[in-house]
Amino acid sequence: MSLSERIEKFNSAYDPKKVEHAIYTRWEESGFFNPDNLPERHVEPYSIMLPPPNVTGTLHMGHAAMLAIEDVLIRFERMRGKRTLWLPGTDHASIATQSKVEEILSKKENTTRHVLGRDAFLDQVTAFARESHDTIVSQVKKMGSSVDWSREAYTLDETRHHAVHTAFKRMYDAGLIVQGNRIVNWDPKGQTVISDDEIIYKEETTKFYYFKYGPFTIGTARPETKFADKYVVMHPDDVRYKEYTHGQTLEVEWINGPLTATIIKDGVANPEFGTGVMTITPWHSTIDFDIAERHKLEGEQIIDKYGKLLPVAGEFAGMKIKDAREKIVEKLAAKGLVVSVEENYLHNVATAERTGATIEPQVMKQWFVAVTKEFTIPHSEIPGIPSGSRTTLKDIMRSAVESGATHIMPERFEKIYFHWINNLRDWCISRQIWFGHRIPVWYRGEEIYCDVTPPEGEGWEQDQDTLDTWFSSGLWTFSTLGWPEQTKDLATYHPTNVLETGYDIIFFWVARMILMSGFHLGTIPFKNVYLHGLVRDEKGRKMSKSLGNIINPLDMIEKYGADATRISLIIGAAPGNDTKLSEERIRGYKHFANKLWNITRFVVENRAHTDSVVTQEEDKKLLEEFNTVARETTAHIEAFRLDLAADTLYHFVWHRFADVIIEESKPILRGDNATAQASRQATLFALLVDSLKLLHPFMPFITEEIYGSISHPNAPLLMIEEWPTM
RNA sequence: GCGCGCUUAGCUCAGUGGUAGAGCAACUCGUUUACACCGAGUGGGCCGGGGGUUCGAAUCCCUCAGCGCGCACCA
Repeated sequence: MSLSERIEKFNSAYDPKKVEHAIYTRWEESGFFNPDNLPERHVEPYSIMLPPPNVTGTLHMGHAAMLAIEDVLIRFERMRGKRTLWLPGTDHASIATQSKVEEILSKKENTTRHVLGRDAFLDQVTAFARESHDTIVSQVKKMGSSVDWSREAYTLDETRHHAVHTAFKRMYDAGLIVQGNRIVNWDPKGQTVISDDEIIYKEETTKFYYFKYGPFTIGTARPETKFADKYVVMHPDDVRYKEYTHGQTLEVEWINGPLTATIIKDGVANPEFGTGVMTITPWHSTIDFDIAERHKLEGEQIIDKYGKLLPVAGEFAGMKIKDAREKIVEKLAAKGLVVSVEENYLHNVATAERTGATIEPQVMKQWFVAVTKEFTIPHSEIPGIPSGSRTTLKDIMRSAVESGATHIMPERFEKIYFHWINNLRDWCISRQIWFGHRIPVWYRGEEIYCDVTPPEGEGWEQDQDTLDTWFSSGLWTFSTLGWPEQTKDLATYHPTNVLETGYDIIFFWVARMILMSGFHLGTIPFKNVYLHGLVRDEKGRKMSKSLGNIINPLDMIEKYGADATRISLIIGAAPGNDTKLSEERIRGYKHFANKLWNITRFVVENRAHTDSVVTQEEDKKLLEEFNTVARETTAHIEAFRLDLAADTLYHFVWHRFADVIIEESKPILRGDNATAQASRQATLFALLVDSLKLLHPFMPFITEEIYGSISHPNAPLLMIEEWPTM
């Protein structure tokens, strides 16, 4: 490009729309997103697995932040000479995607999955997922993400399917995946079981009833579960009830007539609460179930899968529990069994994260990952877990972080992580959902067969359930690299360097990956966990459709460019802190992009001699000052303080380079000292070029575009230029 | 109930023992050639309250208050 052409090019304001698409195409065509194609200087492997977005629709600002942060890390390390792999993919997100399609079917075609049948329904979901996938891919590209598309993965594709079945089989053989009749969280709306982590507790004010139960007064918020309560529980040391002995029976008059009650003494009964006496409903309460297990008591199902009362409820059978409650109380009142009613009882109600329905605990036969069961780990590189030792999945999860092998940032989340592990119960992994990995277990009469492939012979029927979507996500760091095959990629890129994701899925995902990688590979899945905060609106509220405060990343890219959108999500976003984003902020960073553009115009216009060198002391000082900025920036990125790194650069480029250095250069450039003039020209050019390099990870499009216009014709892409290190 | 954070300029936030900072906003001034998507400047803070340690505290300790989050949950 000639001088006049260059000046012409920079004569109008920067327009991201004119350049971004072409730049991304050049990057893709260069092949450098794929580490196999990087030049020889790129030796040491560095890998990040993209947290796969759900194929449920489109990307939001949270995704944009994730893509921006990870791309900064990857581009930084690539320029520093690492052999960088950033592997993209998508997640089938079983429940989320299935309910989305069910919603569409219900609204648009007024039909349900049951009408369609399993196969036809799955065809619809698959079509929806494919479309959603294509949208996501185009959005990821618009953000400028330098992911290796040649290695793209999907949690439900063939390779991952094989990985999931293999993982299940190996854990089943080790006795860590077990089937059992246990109390689980039943979502009556979603018609599936969910795990403890998929529950959200919501505060609710309700009535609390005291009923006469034989000689006792018992309290409950849920009269509709009480029909078959035949055990009365009290604390062994409660002096008020010392005349009653454990195992003693007595006749009591109850809702539907007399029944024989048995006294149970158990420490969980809190003498301070109510009267200190309770009856238990083992089938529909976790606590009660535990008591029943301890004392080997019987339980009976009272409520069915649809939230309706069963025949045990007598005249109330078939009623919805909500409708039945008051009527049951009326009947008890008529029998003189109501002692009192407390009107404003505040308690927490378990609801399903996805459907919002109130969880109904039920005893059901489901599959579980046993987290506290001991097994012998054949091979382990995790500090604190020797190869061949007896250990548990819980211990693996704890040791990986406790030992520092995996470091969670910000560190306060390590405490939250340990707290969660300490309270962790077995992970329920079966779902009564159609979309997902079908459980690789087959039944024939009393026989059970578990393997990667179906059994030979007649009469086998596969388990109807699918796996919790986090089961396949848990394998992500290594299923993406071709596991269970011992691939070259697996040997090269695992454990990964950084797992970057939102703090809201630390338990769902981060912990499960540590579990899976620990068991199947005997390694940690990643060395660093970088948790970013939630992107909120300018008032700090969550972005949601109902509030109408959603800022769509694509709109912002359209209006202000991808670079401005990216850097607005990075500056001011310290690890783990929520970010407040406003359109005004993004506009501000578009101004910054334009500033950079205009700096270039000035430097190019004033660069008569491209071969001049820096000779003046004053200029050398300026370059030294820049070195300090480069060192600071590098240190900040290494410490995962991308916000401070970007802020440092913003400040230097605008308020030092543009406002001071360029202003002070004007007299020199217009003066008659040719030596000083040439030296200053070279200095400004060097400052510009190196600023572009430092800014590239944050604002890849504009920096690449400028670099391509001002560097010599044979210069490589800026994306693989060397990071300025001093 | 157990645990974890946060509270610094109007707003968003840096700052972890040594004279209070940035961006945005506000106000004033300025358009002879990098840029009005601009520049020069100005104002603005008992660093949540109280106590302690220290020569010295926004920073360390204790305590209180408000806000937020995680886990558990009482029948």
